[in-house]
Amino acid sequence: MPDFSFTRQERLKSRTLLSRLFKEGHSFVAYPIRVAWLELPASETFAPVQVVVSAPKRHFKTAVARNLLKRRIREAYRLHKHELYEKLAGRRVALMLMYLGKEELPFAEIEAGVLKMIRKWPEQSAEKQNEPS
RNA sequence: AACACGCACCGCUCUGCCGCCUUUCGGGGAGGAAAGUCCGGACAACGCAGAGCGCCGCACCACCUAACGGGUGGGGCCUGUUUCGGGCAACCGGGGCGGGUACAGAAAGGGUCACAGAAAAUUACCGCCUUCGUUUUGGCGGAGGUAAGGGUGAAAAUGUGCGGUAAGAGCGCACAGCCUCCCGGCGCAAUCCGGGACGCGGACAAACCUUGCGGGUUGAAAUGCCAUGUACACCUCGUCUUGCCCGGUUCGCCGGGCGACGCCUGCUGCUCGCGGGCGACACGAGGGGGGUAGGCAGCGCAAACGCCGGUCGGCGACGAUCGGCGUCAGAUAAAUGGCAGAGCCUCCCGGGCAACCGGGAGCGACAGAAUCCGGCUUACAGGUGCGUGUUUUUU
RNA sequence: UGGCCCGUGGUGUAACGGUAGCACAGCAGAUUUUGGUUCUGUUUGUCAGGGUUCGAAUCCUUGCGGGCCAA
Repeated sequence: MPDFSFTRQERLKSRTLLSRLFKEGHSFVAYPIRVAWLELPASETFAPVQVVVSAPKRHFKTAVARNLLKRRIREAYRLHKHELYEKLAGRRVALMLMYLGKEELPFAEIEAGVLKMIRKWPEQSAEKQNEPS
């Protein structure tokens, strides 16, 4: 039975880390989600991945709609994060999941987006791994 | 029964699995609007000798409330409808049932009132009247009086009648209307009713203003503490005085106190006024720059509040009291969710006299706490109760 | 969270409470072989609702939208 919990240590809260993620991070799209990530040294974090989710006010004017989408993304991530952990093989990452769609999509489609993100991950991190540090 | 309106209330439920926040480890975990941020308070920091000016808000009366621009009751004004009375009619007056109302002062002062109109507030264009001059008896010109009549306009100098007059005029009188004041009566009061006196004054204060009342400023990114970290680096401005007293003295002066002068600064809008600091190689004030972007308290447990029921007072908002129950979210890139199933609701289709049955559709309205309360405003699928009105059916 | 400010054609901007202008753009026509330039004509607007007023872009109020400032 994989660990489905989602504790406070797994959330990205530091404002400094967030601005570094925006400035230095890599990104790709796994519709309906835009993914931004940044590899971190192990000393800076406790959890393998610190994640933050976001839904833009531009397309969803009420707080209710934004909260709902963020909850669905977070839920999909919670249920499949162990698959991402396997791909990472011990490295630490700061991760941002931004909702990209223009209307509210049901949970099943958002879950598919998260799975796509995990599928697309190895190529990106393999490249990174081959680079001499 | 259906529909419409008004008021009040509710505003999906349950089970399983996987999760989240909080916790005293038992448990607890979004709303009627949590929203808009339109008002009022609590709370906090700073300020507070005093006076004047300014600024902002409120504005019929009484009451409720911690307070309010909120609420309740009452009054005035405007308005719809109906009925009764008067009238040829237009319309006027009384009553019933509603609806609206930011409703102090225009008789303190200035200001504005487009176009039209003679005139928009000490009004003479036409007209009317008196008189003078001139002339060809019509007429023309001058001086003056006059607001009864006249087109206009949103608004025209209170209306009708009689008297009066050269013609007229509230110029006088009668009745009516309005304003201010006084007296009497119901009422706490606004106000209403009756009587009397002075008077006749267009509108606009949701433009300036006046009067009365209230308001210190800033707001949880307030504020206090801990940790981390950095730069008395930079710029601008000011100050190099002076009288008296005391002490010391190498007789040059030095130190201290009080005052004057100058500068800076505070009294968070300004002035007076009052206070604080400094006066020389350092000090003061201001600007600007750098660092931190973490945590704790504030933060929801109290002589308090809420809910339910009863009693009492009040027309009512509400208050007093008794009993029972409860402690009711505290996150911080920000918890309160996801999936599955069942029920409920609404709509559509089919069947049935009907209750209802079967199938399908609806990510099930508006919407997410951010210091906390009391209001206001705005959004809202559907449902429940009460009241009123209309229509149909039955008795 | 708290406070402050602003909404006028497609764009930028005017208008003591009294007929909503101006410039550019758009459209049509003229000039030109054509296009441009130039000239003439013309369409489109006071963010929305309510109130005060004879009359509202202007005053008041409620909502909507946008912007700014604060450890």
